[in-house]
Amino acid sequence: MTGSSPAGPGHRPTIKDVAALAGVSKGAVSMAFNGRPGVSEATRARVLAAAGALGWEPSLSARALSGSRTDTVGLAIARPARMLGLEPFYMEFISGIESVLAERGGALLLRLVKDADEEIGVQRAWWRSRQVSGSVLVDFRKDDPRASELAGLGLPAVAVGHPSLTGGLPSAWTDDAAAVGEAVRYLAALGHRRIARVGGAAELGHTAIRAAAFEAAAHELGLEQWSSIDTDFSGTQGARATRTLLASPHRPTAVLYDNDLTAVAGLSVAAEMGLSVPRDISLLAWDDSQLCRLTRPELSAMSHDVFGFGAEVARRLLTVLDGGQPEAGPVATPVLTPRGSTAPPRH
Amino acid sequence: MTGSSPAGPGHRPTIKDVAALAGVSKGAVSMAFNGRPGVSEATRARVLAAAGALGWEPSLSARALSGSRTDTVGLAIARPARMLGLEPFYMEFISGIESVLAERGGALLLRLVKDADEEIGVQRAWWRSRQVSGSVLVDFRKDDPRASELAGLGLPAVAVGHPSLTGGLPSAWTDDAAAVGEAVRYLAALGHRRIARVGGAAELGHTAIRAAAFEAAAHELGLEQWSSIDTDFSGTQGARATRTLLASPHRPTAVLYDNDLTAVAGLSVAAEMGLSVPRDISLLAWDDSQLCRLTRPELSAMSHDVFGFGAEVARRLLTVLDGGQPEAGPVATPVLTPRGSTAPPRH
DNA sequence: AACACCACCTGTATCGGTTCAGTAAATACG
DNA sequence: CGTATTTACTGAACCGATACAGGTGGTGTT
Repeated sequence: MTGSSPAGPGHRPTIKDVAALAGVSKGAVSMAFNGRPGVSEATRARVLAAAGALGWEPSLSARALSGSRTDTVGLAIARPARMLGLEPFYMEFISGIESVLAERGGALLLRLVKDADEEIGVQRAWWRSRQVSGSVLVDFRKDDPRASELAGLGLPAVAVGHPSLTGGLPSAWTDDAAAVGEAVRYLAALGHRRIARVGGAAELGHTAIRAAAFEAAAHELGLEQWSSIDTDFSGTQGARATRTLLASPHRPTAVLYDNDLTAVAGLSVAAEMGLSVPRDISLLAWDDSQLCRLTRPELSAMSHDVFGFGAEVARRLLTVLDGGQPEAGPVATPVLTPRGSTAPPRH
Repeated sequence: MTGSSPAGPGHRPTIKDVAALAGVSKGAVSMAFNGRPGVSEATRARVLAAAGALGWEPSLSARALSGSRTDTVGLAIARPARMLGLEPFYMEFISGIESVLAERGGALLLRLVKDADEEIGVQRAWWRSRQVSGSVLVDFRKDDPRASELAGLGLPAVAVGHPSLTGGLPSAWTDDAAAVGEAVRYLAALGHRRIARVGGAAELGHTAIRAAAFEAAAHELGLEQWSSIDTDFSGTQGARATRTLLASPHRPTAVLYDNDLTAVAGLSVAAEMGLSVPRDISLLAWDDSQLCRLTRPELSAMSHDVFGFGAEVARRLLTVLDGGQPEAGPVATPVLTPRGSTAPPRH
C-alpha cells in the first residue's frame, strides 16, 4: 500500500500539521508551497519535504474562502440523456475543455438538465454558492434567456454559438455558414441539382443559421430544387426524414445531414429502400466522428476538431476569468472530408 | 432581466448581508435558512425573505470548511476521448449518477485521464484538497492498483465491477456472467453450434469474466466450436475481428459482441463480405443503445438500463458517505432483446 | 415575590487556508 | 561602528459559513 498516508486513513493533514513538522508558521508554509517570495530556499525545501511526508495538499475550500481563484468551471447540458450518449460530440467537447482546465488545476462540474430554465437555476445556484468561478454555455436558441440572466448575475461565461445568438457574451463558434456553403458547392460541383438537407433541432440557433446558409447557397448556385427537414438529431427522426425525402416523386440526388447520427440512419433507410449509395443517392454527414467510418460505404462528412474546439472554449473562459477580453472570432470552419457516400449523380 | 441580483452584478451577498437586512445575527440566519430549531417562525420568515431579496445562497466552500458534508463526487474515466464519445454507455451512466446527486444538492466532478496511475493521482489530489467527498471508480483491471491505494487514503468510494475485481471496496455490478450464459443459450437454442465472441479490452476485468462465462456456457452446451477475439471496443477493431472470424474456413454462424460499436462494425463487414444477416450469420450486441436500432437489420442485443445502473451506483456511494454499509449484490442482469440480427442458422 | 424554566437569540470560536503589518536578525552603507 | 536596508519569518486578521455556550426576557409555579 505504497500510497497510504503516513498519518493513516481518516485524518487528512492541514497546513498546521505541515507547519509544525517543518518548524515554521502557517504563513511560511503558504508562501513556501505557493512559490511566493518571502521564504529562504532552505525553508522552502523543508516545507515541501514536510508536505510530501504528510501527504498534504491545501484545501480548495479554504483557499476559495480566502479569496483565491479556483477555476472550477460549470457546464450544464440540456438534452435527454439517451441522445447525449449517442452524440459523440459532447464527450469530445468535454474532453477538450478538460485538457485545458487540467493544466491549470481546474475542474469541470457537469450537470445534465432538461431545459434552459432549469439550467438558469443550476447556474445561478452554482454561482451564488461559489461552486463555480465561470461557466460554459451551449446550445443557444433564438432569444435565449440565459445570456441576459447570467450576465445579470455577473457570472463569467463563454457562450458556444454565433454572436448573433449569444447576446453579447464572449463566445466561440465554428463558421457553420461557410461550411454549409462548402458542402453545397461540393455537391453541386459533383453535378447534383436536387439537394435536400436534414437539419437538427429547429429551436437551436445554429440550425437556423445552417438552414439559412443552405438556402442562400442553393439559390446562388441556381439549384433546381432544395428543401430542409428538421429533426431532433436522433436516428429515428433522421430515418423518418430520409424516408420522406427519398419517397418523394422527384427525389433529391444528395442529402446533407446536420450530424452523423441522422446520416447513419439515412444510410440504412436508403439501403432499405433498395437505393445504392452513392450511385442513386449521395449522403453527406456533419460532425464527423468514428461513426462515419463504421458504415459501408463510409460516410463523407464535414469534419470538425471537436476536441480542439472544446479546448479553445476553455481557453477563452480562462481569459475571461483572468479579467481579460477573449479573442473574438470563429474557432474553425468544418472541412469537407469526402469518403464513399458521395459521388456524381447517375444521369 | 428578471433574475438580476438586486445588489447588482459583481457583488455576491454573504450571510452577513442577509443578517443585517433581516436584523438578526449570522447564527440566526444559519439556523433559519437550514431549517434548524432555535428561531421563531416569524424570524425564519424574515430571514428567508431577506435571503430571497438579496439572492443569497450559502457558500459551499465556507460550509465545507466548517465541517458540513458537501456530496461532491468524483469520477475519472481512463479511456481515449475519441472512444468515449462513441460509447453511449458513459453519458448515460453519468446521467444516472447525476440524477441521484442532484436530488441531494450534490455535484459530479468529471475528469478524463489516460490510465490508472494518472487516475490515482487525480483521486488523491481531489481527496487531499477536499474537492470531493467520495468517488466512483470504473473500468477495473486485474490486480487493479486503485482499490488499495484509495482505500489507503481513506477515500470513500464505490467501485463499478464484480467484487472479485474491486478488492474489498463497496461495489456495484451487473451480472455479466449470467447474461453471457443467457446469450449463448439463446443462440444455441436457435440451433447455432459454432459461436464466436468479439470481446472488449483484454485488460478490463469484466472482459475476462465474460470470456470465462462464454467458455463455460459453450462447454456446458457442448458447442461444436467457439472462440473469442479481444478488441479495444472500437469500430475499427470490431470490424477487423469480424473479418478474421468470417474469413476462417469453418466460420461461426453466430457472433456475440461485447458492446454495440463493435457489433455495428461487424454488421458492415458482413455486408461487405456478401453475407446476409441473419441468414448467413447471426450477430448479437451488448450494451444496447439506440445505435442498435439504426442498422438494417436492427441488432439483437443484451440490453441494460445504464441510466438506472448509474443511479444505483450513486445511491450506494451516498450510503457510504452517510456512514452506512451499502447493499451488496449485483444491480441487474442484462436482458436479451431479440431483433432482426439473430435467427436460426441456414442449414 | 422569588425562582425555575423555556424559547429565542447573540457573540464568539472554529474550520484551513491567504495576506499583510510588524519584528528580529543579517547584511550594506557611509 | 552606528544606522539604513534587506531578508526571513511570525502573528493576527480575514474569508463565509456552522456550532454552541451564554444572555435576555417572558411565562409558569409555588
